[in-house]
Amino acid sequence: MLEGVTLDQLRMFIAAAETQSFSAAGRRLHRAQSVISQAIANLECQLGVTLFRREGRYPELTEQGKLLLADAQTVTASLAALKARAKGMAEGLEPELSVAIDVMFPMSVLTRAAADFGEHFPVTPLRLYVEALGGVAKAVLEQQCGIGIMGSLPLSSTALVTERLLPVRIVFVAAPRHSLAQIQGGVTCEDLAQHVQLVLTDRTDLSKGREFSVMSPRSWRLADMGAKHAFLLAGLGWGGMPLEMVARDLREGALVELKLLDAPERVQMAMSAAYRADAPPGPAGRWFVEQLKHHAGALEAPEPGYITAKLALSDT
Amino acid sequence: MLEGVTLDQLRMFIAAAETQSFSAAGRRLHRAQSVISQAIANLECQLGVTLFRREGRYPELTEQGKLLLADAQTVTASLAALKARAKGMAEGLEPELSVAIDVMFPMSVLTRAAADFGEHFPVTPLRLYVEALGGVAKAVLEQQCGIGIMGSLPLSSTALVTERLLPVRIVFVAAPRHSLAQIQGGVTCEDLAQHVQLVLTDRTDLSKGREFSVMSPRSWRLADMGAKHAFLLAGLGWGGMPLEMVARDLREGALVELKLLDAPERVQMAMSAAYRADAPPGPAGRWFVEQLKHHAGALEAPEPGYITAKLALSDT
DNA sequence: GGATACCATCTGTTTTACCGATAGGACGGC
DNA sequence: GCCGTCCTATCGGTAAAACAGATGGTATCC
Repeated sequence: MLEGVTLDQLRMFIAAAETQSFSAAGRRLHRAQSVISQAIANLECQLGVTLFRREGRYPELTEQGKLLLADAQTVTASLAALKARAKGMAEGLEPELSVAIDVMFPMSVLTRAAADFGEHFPVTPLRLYVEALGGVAKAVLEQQCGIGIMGSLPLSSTALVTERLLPVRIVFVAAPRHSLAQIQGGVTCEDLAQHVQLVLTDRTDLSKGREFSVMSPRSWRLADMGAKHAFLLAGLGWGGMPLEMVARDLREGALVELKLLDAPERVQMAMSAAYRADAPPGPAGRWFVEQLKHHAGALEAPEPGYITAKLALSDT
Repeated sequence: MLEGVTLDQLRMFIAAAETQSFSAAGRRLHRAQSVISQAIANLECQLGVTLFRREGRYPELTEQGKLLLADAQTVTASLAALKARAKGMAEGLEPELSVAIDVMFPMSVLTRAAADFGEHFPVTPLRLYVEALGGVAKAVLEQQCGIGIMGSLPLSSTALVTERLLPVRIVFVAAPRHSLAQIQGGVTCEDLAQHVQLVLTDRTDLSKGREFSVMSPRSWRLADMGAKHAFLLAGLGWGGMPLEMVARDLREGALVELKLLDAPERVQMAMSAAYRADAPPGPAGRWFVEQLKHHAGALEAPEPGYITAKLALSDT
């Protein structure tokens, strides 16, 4: 039936686009080359759009094909999420929930979701691991944690399913007595390069090249957010921080926000929940992710103020 | 093939869930009842989850079925968006672009997108109609405008495809000399009910029951946002307004925000781009919607201040 | 109790997906 | 320029899936 666009068709389209070859797409998907050729032709007929230009040996995506490729990836991703959710349900409640959290994730959202989780799943132990950068993805990929809460990774990984939670505002700050804070009217790249940039890092390979914009040749790398925070307060350098984390410092004048003349006005990092595609969360993990989304939605901008919630933690 | 979940299957699932009947779903989709029955059974087998409980005459969604229904709707919506985009491409560039805009949509986003549109499509005339509430949907449904920018409608319409743009912050305000503004510590429902609530409305049937929360039996309905704004400034009542629109009044003390004790802290309305499923936008409209998304993304919170941009308007 | 409407199952038919074979062409090396 | 290799499009045959109609069993309403 012509209306019966299938996930398989879209998957063949995506594979052909990525390999730039129908034969290679067939090998990747364990299908005959003619299956790919006919599936793409059918899809083009159903959509009324030419997706590939066939003029040489290898097919090339048309402009329209390039635009629709992103849509196809969205559809397959959303169907993969549906299947992942179904799989989680089919496998029953998990014995415990382990979550790795990026240190930049707003604690106010996390604490609310965790408090709700404790009430809703009183017998399911919750384990929270706070990691930096690639440490979160590593924990999920190595199945130490079922769910990771992290920013986007440069590698386009098909092993992980991600669900967007919220953007985190990043502000560039320094201590008020820092030289950069004395400059009127905003600081330039040249100004920044003269001073030490405090950069958060970790020890995994996954975040190589992923450290926040390193704008100064003089940079100190710190593997602990608390340490970076302390260095900033001590006036030892400048750097980018999640707004929520330094909102109180900004309000009390312990830190000041630097106005960067050569950078976009607003910098933010999208935070997502991620899990392995072949090990989707069970009902408890599913519920927790939805709770994070719920509280993230209620938090339009990172709100200042320190919020305390008793975590439903337990050890084996 | 078991992996071959199709849009048709999901559409049958959705139709069965909405009608609560396999027979009715078959009638709606012009299919035999047995086709629906087998398709649902196949889908349940593929997902490993029971979607319907069959104990009486009519099937009932299970809890898992209810959760997965939303996912199925997401998948079909994203595939519908893909098809709509493809259809727009197949039909070539449109001669002009008519857009109906909800009055609550932030002008700063609209003006930036319109300015960019004028540069990118210099020969395509742009027509902008500012409407309230149901007026936008009506213009799109009756094909007076190809695209509508509006808040969500209560009716779940399959005739319209929607793409989310941004949330609009709503604040409850009154003039500083209004009695409500004198109350210390926040106002209660009882307080509100004592005073006139100014409510934006329009003349279509589509927004019946859709007016913003009417919390006072004493309410004045105004079909023009400018008039409502003026009434608020004049101290004639209280009401909800988009934050961006009254940010300057709040800053200058012409209006004050009311702290409602019995309402959620943050009220916002999701604004979306909408178009008829059977008349998707062409490349120009497609581009404009993406531009709105782009500028909406750059606007994390409705920003105060009046921004001027010369609209690329032209008349026939 | 009878009429009506529903769902699940079965059977036969139709349609689609798939694979292997093949023709034609692009491309690189000699 | 020729040859070998690899690609895509097409074709024919087969297998699998979708579909509709018939039927049985059951629930519901009057």
